Amino acid sequence: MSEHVTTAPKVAPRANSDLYRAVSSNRMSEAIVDQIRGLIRSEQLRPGDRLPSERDLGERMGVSRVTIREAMRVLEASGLIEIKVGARGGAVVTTPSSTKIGTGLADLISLSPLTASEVTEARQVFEVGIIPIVVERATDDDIAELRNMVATHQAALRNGEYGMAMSAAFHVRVAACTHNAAIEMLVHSFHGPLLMSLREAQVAAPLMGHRGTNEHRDFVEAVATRDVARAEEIMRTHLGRTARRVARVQATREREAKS
Amino acid sequence: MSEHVTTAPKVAPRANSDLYRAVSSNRMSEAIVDQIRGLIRSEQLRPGDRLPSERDLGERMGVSRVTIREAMRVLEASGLIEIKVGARGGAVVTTPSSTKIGTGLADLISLSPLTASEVTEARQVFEVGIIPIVVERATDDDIAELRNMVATHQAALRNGEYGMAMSAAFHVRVAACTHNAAIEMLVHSFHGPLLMSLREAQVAAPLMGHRGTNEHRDFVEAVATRDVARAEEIMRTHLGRTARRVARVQATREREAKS
DNA sequence: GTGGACTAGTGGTCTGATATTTAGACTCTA
DNA sequence: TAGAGTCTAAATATCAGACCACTAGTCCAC
Repeated sequence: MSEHVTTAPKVAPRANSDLYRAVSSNRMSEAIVDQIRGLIRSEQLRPGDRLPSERDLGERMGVSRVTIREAMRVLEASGLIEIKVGARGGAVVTTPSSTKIGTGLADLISLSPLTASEVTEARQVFEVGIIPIVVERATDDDIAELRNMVATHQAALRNGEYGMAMSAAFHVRVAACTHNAAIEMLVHSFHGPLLMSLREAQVAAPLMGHRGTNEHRDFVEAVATRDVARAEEIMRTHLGRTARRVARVQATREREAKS
Repeated sequence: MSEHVTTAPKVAPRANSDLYRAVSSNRMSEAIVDQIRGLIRSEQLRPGDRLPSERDLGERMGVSRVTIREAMRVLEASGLIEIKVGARGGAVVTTPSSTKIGTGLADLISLSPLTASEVTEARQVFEVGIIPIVVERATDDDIAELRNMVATHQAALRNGEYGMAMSAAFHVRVAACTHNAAIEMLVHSFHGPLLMSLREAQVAAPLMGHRGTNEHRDFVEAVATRDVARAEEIMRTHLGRTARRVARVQATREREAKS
């Protein structure tokens, strides 16, 4: 709570205090991680570049191989490099992709103490908020693909193959209509942990399939006619139902957990 | 692009294909990471619990200490454990905090191939979108603290101490008024990479300080009077100006890069 | 009481070795 | 000559055992 800038107005400006993350940690390996991360961030190392071998790095930096290895583990865990074994193997700087970042983000979220309701609400805000942009920027190709998607999903629904994943794919595709990678990535990552928390909910509400896909269809048509208000309205009720379902499942779980 | 479900409608549903992340990597250390991560996820290890010492773990799992250490590095890097040295030190499962996750998330974003404009637009959508929730749920305490914050910032401005960090703190505090950890976390993480890309922009437009803090003040009053429309309007223009500034800086940079 | 030395436990690092994997060169045969 | 098989070198993965630095307690002398 006492983390806000305002709580200590008179002292020297602590303003950007959280820019400097705990530097302590006089760990060699950490210093190496920072150094290499800096090289990547400043683009002196570019995606696809190979790092020297562990032995080589160790010699150059004056540390043992073990230390280098620990640094490599950290860099690998944060998705900055990939490591292959064998001849011509070694660490290469990864080509960052939004989907990769999205999954990393989803990992973080799924391990977080957030409740499903909270994530759902955030998702609602965001997915409804982007609709003006979606309507404005959706190309004919975008709309064609969305229509195609809806048709496929409705067919799948009749075969009993419609699932949360398809619904998620639809929402991500809608986000892609903004042609903004950041937005697409965020929506994408929302649907990772949500899938997990909704898997059971689907069983409890199988009707959602029909209503859901119909709403998807109506939504696409609203976008096609550039009707922002209608598109927003549809999406709002669509997501609202999801939110209620999540809340219900969550409540049930908590009741069970208590007993 | 060919990653959407619809592109391969007839084959067996690859739908949830990205739920199973590349399992390969027959690395001992990776197996250990998975095991411990599983223990944490299934709550057999709870925040605050201490893991056995490295030597101990090594014995129990039949691997050497180096291997354990690499696993620890990975777990530490993904924010699951914290490691202290010295007597009674060791690895403890971290109490996950949204701010910690937020910074991790910000790290991810800042290393991503997203442009500042994209992130800014996403931020705009989100921060404007939450306003109805903010207005609805802001408590008297919330509003009092926001007012206090604005006063402090205006004082700082007069002393020439007002910076991006303070502005960021304000926006995060506004998000906190939703009393939704997911939303607060997202906004918080938005302001990490944005700070970096805006540092220069501030120099170019020093006037922003006065207008910015005045808008902050007006915004708080709009929330206090539960005037959603006005609050949205203020925030929209406030963020719109930021967006334009980011775009301008970005354009300048690209022009420089070309020469 | 209180400050300071002592101690045991823990992570951090080093050394030097073996095992395993893999790309590429090389060889042998049909 | 083409293709299959083999060999080799380079790289990571892992091990075992050692030593250092740090830290929370404990205990003792003043």
